Amino acid sequence: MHRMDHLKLRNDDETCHDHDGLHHGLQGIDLDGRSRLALMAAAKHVEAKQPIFYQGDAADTLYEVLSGAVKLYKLLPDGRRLVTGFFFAGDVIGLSLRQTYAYTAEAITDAGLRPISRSRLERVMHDNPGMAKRLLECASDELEQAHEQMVLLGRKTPVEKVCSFLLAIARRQSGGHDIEDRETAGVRLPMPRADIADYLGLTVETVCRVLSRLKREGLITVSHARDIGLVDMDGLAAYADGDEPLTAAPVERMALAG
Amino acid sequence: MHRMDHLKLRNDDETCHDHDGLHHGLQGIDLDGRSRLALMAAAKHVEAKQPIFYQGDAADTLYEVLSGAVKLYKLLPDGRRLVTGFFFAGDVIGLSLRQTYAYTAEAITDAGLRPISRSRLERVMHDNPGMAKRLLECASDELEQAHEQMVLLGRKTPVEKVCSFLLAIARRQSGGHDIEDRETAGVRLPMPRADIADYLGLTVETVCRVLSRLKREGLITVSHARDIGLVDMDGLAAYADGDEPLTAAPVERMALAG
DNA sequence: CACAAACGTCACGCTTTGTCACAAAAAACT
DNA sequence: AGTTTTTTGTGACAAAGCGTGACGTTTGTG
Repeated sequence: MHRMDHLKLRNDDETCHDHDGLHHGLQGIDLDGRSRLALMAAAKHVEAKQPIFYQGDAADTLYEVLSGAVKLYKLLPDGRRLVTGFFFAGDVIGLSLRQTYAYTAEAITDAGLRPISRSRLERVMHDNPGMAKRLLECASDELEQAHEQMVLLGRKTPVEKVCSFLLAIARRQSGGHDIEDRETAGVRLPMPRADIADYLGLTVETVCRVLSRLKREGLITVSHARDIGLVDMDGLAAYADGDEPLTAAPVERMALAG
Repeated sequence: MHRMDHLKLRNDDETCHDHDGLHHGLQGIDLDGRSRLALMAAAKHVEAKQPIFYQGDAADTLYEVLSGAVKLYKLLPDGRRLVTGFFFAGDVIGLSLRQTYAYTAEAITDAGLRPISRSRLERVMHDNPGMAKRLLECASDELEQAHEQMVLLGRKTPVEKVCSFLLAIARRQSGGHDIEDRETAGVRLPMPRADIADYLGLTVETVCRVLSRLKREGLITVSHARDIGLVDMDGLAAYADGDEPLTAAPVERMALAG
């Protein structure tokens, strides 16, 4: 389903053994015409900030994202929110064998979606072992994403979180391959700071502060708040996984601070 | 920095909705004798604290946990650790379509494991649509589990985390059904505090402090550190999801404490 | 039985991050 | 254009939770 959103780990070539490399959507599976037809449905359009489905709704449909950006989130009774992922063209959302969705899906920008009936999908799955396997691959990928995000949420510092996020988005937007240019890579963030904060387990203020700091330190440039230039990819990468090139000089920091 | 991924499956709590009830292990799937045989293998025994496989190892085998307790964890370069899950009898670990494990698996107590060759599993999967679907269900369950844990890690307070954890373990140990007795339910924690801390994104001290507090407030009893009595399930549940019945009365606490 | 080695708990500063408050900038609307 | 609303950015402040270190307890072992 998706290798969507979030922290996308590098896609080592070797990992693509039996998959066919990047699997976007559910296309490209060897289905007979009948099965293929059964899955087709008219594309649906959702406007920015509009819900696609709510947590608790009957989970009878999957959606393949054709264009735009979508976010998934869960709410706590008192309103606290955690965004579980961001999804873009080629991703599939709503894959679940449960009866109801465990989260709410909402369009960030205007988005095109292709609905896929779950009951039909299950029928197709029964006839095509390949389909079931593909879905399993997708779920597997998503699970790894989730685990990586758990590490981020549970053990990373705000700076590490933000850097990881920027790199993951950059990777996602560059199509999954490693970023070629060592030069500045531009990243477009379709979502507001609040969503980023809820995705990283931080407050909006902290996200802003970290971004300001990264800008100040020359790792990124920020033109329009949602257009970020990744100037020093290596520096960001170093930050993202815990090596702290800058925090590594606490003495200077204290000297300056004090 | 690349983890690969995987899926482990686990059947926790109320996960079993539209599925065929609790799915323990991979037994109970309608397989022909040949397929079933292909999956059989001699049970393996692993001693407490011994690794089952390491992050990065070739992921060629799944393991069904027959007895004991197992933990999975991921490490950051600097040693920070996040435990992604605890697994008990009936759970399956190492399910992944990737080539290498994305985390390390380690026995907490002595554990019995049934290895399942992945290549064989894939072959069986190809012949039995049911098997693929079952695995997909497992992955799906696990994914939901992961999402829930993401909420916990990203948005819950230490108290909420610990209470959620205690309740989840209790649910798991009581077989997945809701706990009947409104009376004290005993929970056995096979893992040390450090594992709990790394599972909840806290430090050992914080876990201890919270447990002490819960004990002081009469919500739990602690006899042998790893044997916890859940005295007030409702209170714990209230805590677990954000309502803070006690923090709401900080005055009394102080009075009692002082 | 005594010792060692984990493991668990507690107390004390202190850094970090969330909270609150407000300004600036964009975007949306008339 | 002008006005309102949303989003974003900063600063001051304080509390939550962490790190450290000491101590008590259990477990395992000779």
